[in-house]
Amino acid sequence: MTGLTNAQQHAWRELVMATHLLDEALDRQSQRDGGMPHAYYKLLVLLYESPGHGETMSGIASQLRYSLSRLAHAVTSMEKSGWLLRSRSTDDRRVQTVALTDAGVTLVRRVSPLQASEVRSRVFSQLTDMQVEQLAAISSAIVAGLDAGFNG
Amino acid sequence: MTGLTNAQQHAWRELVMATHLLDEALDRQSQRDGGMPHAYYKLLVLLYESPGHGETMSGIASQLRYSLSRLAHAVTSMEKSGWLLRSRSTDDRRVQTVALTDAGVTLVRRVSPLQASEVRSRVFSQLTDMQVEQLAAISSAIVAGLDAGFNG
DNA sequence: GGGGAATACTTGAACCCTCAACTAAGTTGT
DNA sequence: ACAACTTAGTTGAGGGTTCAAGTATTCCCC
Repeated sequence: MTGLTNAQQHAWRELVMATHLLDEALDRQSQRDGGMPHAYYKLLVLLYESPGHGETMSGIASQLRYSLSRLAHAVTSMEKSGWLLRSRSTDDRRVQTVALTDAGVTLVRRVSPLQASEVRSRVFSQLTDMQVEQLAAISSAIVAGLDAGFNG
Repeated sequence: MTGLTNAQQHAWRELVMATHLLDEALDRQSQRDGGMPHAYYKLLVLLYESPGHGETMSGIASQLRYSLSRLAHAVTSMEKSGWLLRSRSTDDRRVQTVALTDAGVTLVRRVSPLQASEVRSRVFSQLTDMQVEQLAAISSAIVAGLDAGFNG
């Protein structure tokens, strides 16, 4: 039995459209406010929030669910832009540690309130407090269903 | 006041991760089962469901919320692959009508049960019936908040 | 009915992501 | 201690999306 119920089909179409529009909106805003795609901005935020503003490539990849390849390209590009720096670990010389530069820290501090404000006005203003709770639970469940094979 | 409440911040992070994983899963599955990105597959489904299996470029773009540029590239690529055909309208010669080929119809009929089955097992199996209703309502609200400026 | 604006789409370049293949460094077994 | 394997990350090619600019056709209206 492969079909979806009517209710599921309806929810699915709304979800796919919401996902599509959300992705677009996130990229457009990150591009406008930070000059980069949202995937890059998320990396900056992760580094910003990490103790010492530094993480290894693999650590970043597993937390953000990015492929190492994607991450390597991203880091190369952002290093050229001056937002972060690679440095090779001394005790395991395969490992790269990535850390924000001062410019990167400044960028996150400038952009994050803009992001938050837009998220508030475009997303959360549409939802009741109860729906926010529901959204968190549903999103977690979806992540759980799609994230099999990860344990980071 | 630009900040988010703790509950909103939590919901937001879960939502962004769910969106990311969902996008990836959709693309991977469409690539595996149909040899194309999910955005292309959605276009085939739209055509499949349209009366006469045909739509204009602008009609497609507004229903799927794709830019005309993106759509033109997609249609060019899929026309080369043989899934659909362009044909210029005779009464307004700016307008292109896009229609599925027989191969395109066959492809949709082959792939869509695979998609449905995976959606069921990876997404809806994680959700209660009540959460499915909630998800539909929340997704609609998010679409409404992000979709300002469209009325297709 | 002719010139300007609007509509419908196309194109090319730049950039991002994926996939597959690769390098380099550490680990394991014997 | 050496080969085989695993881990960590990089690289290049190919394809998709965006953005800006361009073409062709129709509409408007004086």
